[in-house]
Amino acid sequence: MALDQTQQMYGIAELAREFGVTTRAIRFYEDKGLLSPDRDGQRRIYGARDHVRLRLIMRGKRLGFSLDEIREMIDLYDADPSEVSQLKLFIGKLQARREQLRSQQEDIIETLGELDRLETQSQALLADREGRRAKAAS
Amino acid sequence: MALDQTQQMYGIAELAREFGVTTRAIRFYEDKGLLSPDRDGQRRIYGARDHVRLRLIMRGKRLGFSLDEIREMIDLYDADPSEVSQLKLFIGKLQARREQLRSQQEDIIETLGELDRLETQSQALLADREGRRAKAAS
DNA sequence: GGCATGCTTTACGTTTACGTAAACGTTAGC
DNA sequence: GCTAACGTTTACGTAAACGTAAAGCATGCC
Repeated sequence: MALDQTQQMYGIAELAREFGVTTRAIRFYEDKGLLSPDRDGQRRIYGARDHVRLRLIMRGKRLGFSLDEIREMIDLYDADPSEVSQLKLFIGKLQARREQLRSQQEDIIETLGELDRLETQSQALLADREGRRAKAAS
Repeated sequence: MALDQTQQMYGIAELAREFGVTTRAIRFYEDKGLLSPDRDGQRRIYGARDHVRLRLIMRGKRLGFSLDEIREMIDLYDADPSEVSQLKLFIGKLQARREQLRSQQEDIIETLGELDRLETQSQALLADREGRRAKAAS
C-alpha cells in the first residue's frame, strides 16, 4: 500500500496533447523547477501531481504571469511552513497575490465596459447601414 | 478654432513619471506604432490622445497582453470602418476580445477561490500555533 | 535485421520588450 | 562661456520562453 501505482500516469506526449503544448515546453517547465516527474529509466513519468501543476501553469500563463511568478504560486500550494514567522510570511504572499488578482479584475471590468460601448455603437452603425441598403434595394 | 492648443500637452519625461515607465519604453511604444506624438523640432509632444493610449497600454500589460495585441485593441478605439464588411469584421474582433477577457475572469475567480482556501487553512494553523505558544508562556 | 516511432540530451536560434551606453543637440542659469 | 538638465538617434546587450536541429537510445513490428 506504500507503493501502489493505481494512480493515473502520463507520458510526456500524452500530457502535451491534453494541454495543447509542445513536449519542449513541458521539459522547459521542468528545467525551471515547475514540474518534477518520476523516471522510468530515462523516460519521464507524470502523475496526478504534475497534471495538476501543469493545469496551474497554463492558467497562470493565461493570466499573464511569468514562469517565475507561477512557480511562486505553485510552491504556495504544497509549502508546509514549519515556523510561525514563515507562516506569516506565507500568508502575506497569499494576500499580495489576491490584491494583484483583484486589480486585474478591475482592469478587466473596465475594458469589458469599453468594449460593450464600442460594440453597441458599431451595432447601431451596422443596423443603419444595412437598413439603408435594404431601403435602396426595395 | 481649428488649431486651438488649449489641450493638455506633455513632455516625454513628464509622461514617463506619471505612468511609472522609462522614456525608453515610451519611445519603444512609438516604434511599435502604439503612440504617435507630435513634434516640436525634434522633441516629442504628447497630447490627450497619447495620454489615453498610454493608459490603455499599461492596462493591457497588466492583463498580460503583448504589445501587438494591445495595438490591435487600441486600433479598435479609433477605427472608422467605412464598409459594412469591415464593420462586421470589427464587431467580430470585439466579441473575440470579450470572450478572452471573460475566460480570464473565470481563471481569476478560480484562483481567488483557491487562495482563499489556502489562507483560511493558514490562518487556522497560525491561530493554533500562536494559541499553543501563549499557553506555553502562561 | 531493418526500419519506424517515441523519447532523450545538448545546443544554438528566435521573438518580445525593453536596458544601457555612446555621442550629439538646445535651452536655462550662473 | 560653461555646465547641468533634458532631449535626440543609433546600436548593441539581455532576460524570458520557448523553437528547432542534431544525434543518439529503446522498443515494436514485419
